Amino acid sequence: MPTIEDVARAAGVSLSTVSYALSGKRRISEATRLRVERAARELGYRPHAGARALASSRSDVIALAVPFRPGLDVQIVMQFVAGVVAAARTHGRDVLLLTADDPEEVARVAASSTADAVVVMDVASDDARLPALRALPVPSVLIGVPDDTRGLSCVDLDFTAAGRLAVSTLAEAGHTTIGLVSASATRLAEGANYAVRMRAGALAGAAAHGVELLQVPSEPTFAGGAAAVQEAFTRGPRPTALVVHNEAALGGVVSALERLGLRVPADVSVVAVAPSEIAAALPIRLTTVEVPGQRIGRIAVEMAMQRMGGDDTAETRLVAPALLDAEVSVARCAAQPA
Amino acid sequence: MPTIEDVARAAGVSLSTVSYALSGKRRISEATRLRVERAARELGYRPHAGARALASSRSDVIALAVPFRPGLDVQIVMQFVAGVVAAARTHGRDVLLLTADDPEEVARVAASSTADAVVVMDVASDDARLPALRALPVPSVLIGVPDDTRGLSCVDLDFTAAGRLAVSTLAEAGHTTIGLVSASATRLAEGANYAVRMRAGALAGAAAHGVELLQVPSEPTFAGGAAAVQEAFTRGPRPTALVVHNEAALGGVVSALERLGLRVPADVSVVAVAPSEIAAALPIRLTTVEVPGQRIGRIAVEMAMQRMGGDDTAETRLVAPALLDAEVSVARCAAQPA
DNA sequence: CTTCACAGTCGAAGCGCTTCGCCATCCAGA
DNA sequence: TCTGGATGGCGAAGCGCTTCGACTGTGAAG
Repeated sequence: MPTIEDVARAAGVSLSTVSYALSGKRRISEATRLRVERAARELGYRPHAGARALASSRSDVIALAVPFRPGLDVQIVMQFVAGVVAAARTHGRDVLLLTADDPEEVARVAASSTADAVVVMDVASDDARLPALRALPVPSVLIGVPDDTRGLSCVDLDFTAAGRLAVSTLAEAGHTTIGLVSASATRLAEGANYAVRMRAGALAGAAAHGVELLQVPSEPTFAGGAAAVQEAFTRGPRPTALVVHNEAALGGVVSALERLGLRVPADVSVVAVAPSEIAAALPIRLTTVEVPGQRIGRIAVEMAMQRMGGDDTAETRLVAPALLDAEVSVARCAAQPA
Repeated sequence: MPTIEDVARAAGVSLSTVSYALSGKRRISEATRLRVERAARELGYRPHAGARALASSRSDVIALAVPFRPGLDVQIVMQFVAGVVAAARTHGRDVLLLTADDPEEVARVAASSTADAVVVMDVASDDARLPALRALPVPSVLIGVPDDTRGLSCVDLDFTAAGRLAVSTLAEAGHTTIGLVSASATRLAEGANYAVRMRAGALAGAAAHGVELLQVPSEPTFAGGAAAVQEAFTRGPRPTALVVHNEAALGGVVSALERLGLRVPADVSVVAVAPSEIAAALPIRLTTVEVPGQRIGRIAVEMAMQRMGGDDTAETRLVAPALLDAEVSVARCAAQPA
């Protein structure tokens, strides 16, 4: 492998000149710079990442901690990952993937200068990793908002607003009894804060519009979604609309509605809260409150870059929800009978 | 951050002794070693990754190239990724995630000593990245088997055997007309070699048993699977069994069968070729030829480790397929009418 | 009592890069 | 002609680690 010295020799300049010419950190005459660049190109020179990291104390690597827990929704996670990697590359950073659900791993890559920032996914309200993250010698950005955000940078969809938006959309179309197919009771209890916040927003929206909200937790599976529909339409007051915030159950919900002979939106209105890609893969098109995974991943990286740049004010950013395909699966039904 | 020098001072030994004590590369007396380890622990010492990489010319990082192409089956990919990351960690390696479908990226991390091995996923028969991979200054392992494997290490499920196994299982249960719900025609044409090999195996199995194989390509979506079922059961000879090698369409297939009033396995037998996790998430249990993503990912890392260890013989490993839940969704029907 | 092997430790030379301070030029202004 | 600020480039000092050769003391062998 050619080193910077080979380039210097080929270009007839000193080591430091090559470094400055390639990094642009000092003025180098046009002519010299071109000569250096040409030599580098012809030799196929690539700076040794380790040497550079050692000398500059920056690794240009961002660690991404994605705990591969059972029950994790892979589809969603990949959206975030894709956003993170893409954004990192536009900043010339590589992404190191950590999958162990162990703060020690994150501490290791941070303390060994393997990575100079950390993005942590799937953060729970009361996440066990929080103390470790606060103690990190490098900036971190959490995707998800824990209860106590002191000293931590966080970003997520504004799920509260998303819940409110979903319910409002339906309420304004005239629905008065709305079912919320949410995460499983277990997940809710575990403090999966997105689910909790979503529910709070939905409840607030229901209260504001004076409509009834039926909570129907669902397992994150096809069968779970089907069972949730079964439950929603056979027990207690019958909803005329559904908000589904459970990507893995979405397919089951749609399929079960069809099996019950319920047409969307004629017989029942449905609003999905999901990444648009997942909604698009369904057999029917649904009105969707988008969970913009890629965008959030991208923002997480931007926030990390900012903090690497010296701005050490922790900040929580909540991305405003947007409605896709509005009206596609939401029917007006002001006079709908119970 | 404490350096090796701090540890040496705290333990009252020289720099090199610390290095040897912690790495075990030379004999160090028990007493000294314990003293060093204690000092390191108490100081919270972590070797600087860059410095180590520079001095030892090993980064202890494995690059994983996963082209995030549209239409990629995220579920499957994650299986492989999980296997790669887990195996890498057991070898003390971290994983750098590359998602650009560009050999330049791989070349960059290899040439800059950012990674000292590369695992490349989703390799096509005639993959454009092949020349670049052959020219890499570090070992590479491909997941997937291109047409020309010269000089390349490859690993994958033995899809030919898998196809044969799926068809044989059904043929031996008495089926004589079998539908193969495969990847889309586009994918097949693109040279998605797993699909091609699978089909070849299935055809071979059909020929060997003297049964008829109906090919039904399907888009990798729920709707695609449903459409494929529709096509299989309304056009031409009616199959009594289905082999489904299209994970994303699997849900649609099952749902469509149900809608047509076809019971599994009473009316139609079904064998899925899919990761067990995906099969398990379906509303019904299916006989499954497992695509052991995690295992293959793990093997890829083992192969990379081996080549890093100096063994530079390229090798192609095909993992034998296994049948899960045999008989669950395959009915005997030797006397089934056409 | 020397000699020798060997276990255990140390010193120092890099690994390839960044970056700081400094030195030449060169030209404008006095 | 001299001064002084740009401008462009150079030299050298590290960054923190690994690793090679060499050194020391110890006990066994001669």
